[in-house]
Amino acid sequence: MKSNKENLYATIYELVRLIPEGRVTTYGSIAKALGLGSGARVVGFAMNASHTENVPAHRVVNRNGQLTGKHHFPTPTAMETLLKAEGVNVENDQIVDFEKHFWDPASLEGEI
DNA sequence: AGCATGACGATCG
DNA sequence: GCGATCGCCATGC
Repeated sequence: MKSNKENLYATIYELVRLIPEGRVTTYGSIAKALGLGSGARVVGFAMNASHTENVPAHRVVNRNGQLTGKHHFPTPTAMETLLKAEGVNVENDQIVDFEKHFWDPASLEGEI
């Protein structure tokens, strides 16, 4: 393992940046992958601060596949637009076939 | 330094 | 099955 709790936000940013195009993940999965367990809120808060970094926060949704953070984007439609542009279909603020597009960050937990 | 909140999640009731 | 509450870590006041 490398830097975990020293730069928690930085780790979150890196992890989110590693999300492949057309894939999405959840706050809780990221939190768990980083060892936060149920600290999903921290991930969400990190996303709020991630606007200063080139972090594809639109690929991160809640565990229901719902675009809960779309309101925090420059425009409420930016999130679904970006997702659709990457091949992820979004309907009613929710990702269609979410589990199909789901990407488990734990797959890279040893690569970070 | 302590209280309140937040783009969530899980469990208890 | 749905509603309410606690937990998690960090930031803001």
